Amino acid sequence: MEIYFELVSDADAVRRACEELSLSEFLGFDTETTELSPFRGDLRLVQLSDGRKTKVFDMKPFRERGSLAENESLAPLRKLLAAESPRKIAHNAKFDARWVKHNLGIDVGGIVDTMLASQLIAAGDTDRRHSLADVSSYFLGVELDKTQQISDWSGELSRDQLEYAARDAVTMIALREKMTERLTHDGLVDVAELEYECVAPVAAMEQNGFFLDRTRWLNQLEGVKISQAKLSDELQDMLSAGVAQASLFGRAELNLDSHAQVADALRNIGVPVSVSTRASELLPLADEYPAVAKLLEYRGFAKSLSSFGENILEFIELKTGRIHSDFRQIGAPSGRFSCSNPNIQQIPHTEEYRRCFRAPDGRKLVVADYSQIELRILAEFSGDENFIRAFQSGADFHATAAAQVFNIKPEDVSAEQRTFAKRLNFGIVYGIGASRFASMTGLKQNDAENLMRRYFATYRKLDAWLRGASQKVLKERISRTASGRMVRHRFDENNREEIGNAQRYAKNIPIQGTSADILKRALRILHDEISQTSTKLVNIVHDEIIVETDETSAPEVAKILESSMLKAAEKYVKNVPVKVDVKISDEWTK
DNA sequence: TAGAATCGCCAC
DNA sequence: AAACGTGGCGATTCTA
Repeated sequence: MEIYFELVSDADAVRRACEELSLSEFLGFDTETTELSPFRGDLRLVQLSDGRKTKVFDMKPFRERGSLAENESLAPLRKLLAAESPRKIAHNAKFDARWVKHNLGIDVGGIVDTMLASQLIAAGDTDRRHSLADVSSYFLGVELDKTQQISDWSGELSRDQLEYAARDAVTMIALREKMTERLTHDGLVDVAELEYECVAPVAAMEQNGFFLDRTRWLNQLEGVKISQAKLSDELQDMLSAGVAQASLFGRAELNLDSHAQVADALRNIGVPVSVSTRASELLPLADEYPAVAKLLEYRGFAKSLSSFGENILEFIELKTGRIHSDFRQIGAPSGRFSCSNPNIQQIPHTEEYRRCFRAPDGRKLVVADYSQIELRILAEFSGDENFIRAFQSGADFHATAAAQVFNIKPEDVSAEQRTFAKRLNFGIVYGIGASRFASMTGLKQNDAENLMRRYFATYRKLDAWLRGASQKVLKERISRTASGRMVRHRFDENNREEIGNAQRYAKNIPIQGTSADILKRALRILHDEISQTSTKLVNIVHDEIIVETDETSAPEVAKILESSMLKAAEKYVKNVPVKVDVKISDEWTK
């Protein structure tokens, strides 16, 4: 297929091209770059197409005259890209938005993202692929040749390369039309808009990065290494009695990281270990067997060294001195983000680690998180008056719940009763069963069952909602969040295990997913407040937002962050008070 | 021997 | 071990 396009490479052509395109409602949008990271290479091409007219803007001649962000000749392009209208349709728009932000200094406005749309339509089906080639094939029946994608975009460009670049932008127009039909049919228009609006904040966050203090991290690691070496030594001694080939030359070394070897050694010294050596299994044995306690202690340090060791320092970008993780906007079917390279959503909560992520000199972090947001969502969905009342009191939620469940005064709640209530409060969101609840609390199965009955008798509507969710899924085979996000459940109706799984997902997905909806809305509201300032979004962790700002504006930013998060929740949580805890800090600590 | 599978554990 | 949900990731062990 012949592709018609205009190559735009001087000031006059930029002005004319942007004028021609500016009245369209939608523009296909794509970029070609010499590397994958904006910190490594150059933005070479920017392609825009209204489906008939396609313009390929070559950045190279402009770059020769300095910064693209300040180049007057590119002002019309910057304006067109930044505007909310025309809307810019891109596949994985975060990628293009990052490059444009880094090179042209602007946030792309009015994003439509066909990759996110594809993920929403797939509704959690992990068999579906979401590359542009896959999506084009699935929705348009058009097979795209992507061989030019990894070609050299730095030098003289071939006709083939330019046509490839133009073609992807053209494709977006038909793709959006087709996918919008499907989004409409599936009731996904609102959630799609929510996702599209979230792209610019996420692109900005990745570009901003999070400052990690290398020296602090290394100092912290030194301590861990010493502890680990000591524990390793002691544990080897304790287990050596259980190693068959312990020799005359002292104890035999066993691999403490090998579950099989450790389980063997433990059995040989008389510890009744089952197949698994996981912590939850070993914990009850720790009191009786010192070697088990030692092993658990060792594991803690070993985990720290492997998962949170020096390797994370390799992710510090030399150009910025900061960590720029990859955030996947629809990382889970529930709509939650996932994070990788490195995953800074799983940094241990302890102060030693968290304090290494800090504000650079003269700056502050503002750390805000939703308090018990998932339980509040459950309260909203179920409309349970008692559960809602526990939030309205504003007091310690778990203690209040314990008072309700045990029918006693709040001041009479024992620590143990509070723990029971807390465990149940968290567990029910995941569809916990009595046996699991029993094992985690040490209660007998019978007592656990009775306590759960008592809990659900206290919160009858909550019980009804959960039962409703697990009934409904059998017929509908989907779950939805408050934004309309959909997750399809696949199960064989003759398979009890699969049915059980689906029923637990059905309880959890609407709650976890609505929490994700709220966070995404908050990101957009916040972005609109701060994008023109020096305040930077630096990390998010499911119900928490971390922002970096100038010391002098921190109190004001704290207010903006809190109000953005509250406003975001208002749309979906109307009958239950929502609480956001905000803290201004030098470090990522709460 | 490289990649897959498994186990285990960090976050929310 | 799991009838407690969502991820990413590292070390060991299995497998083609």
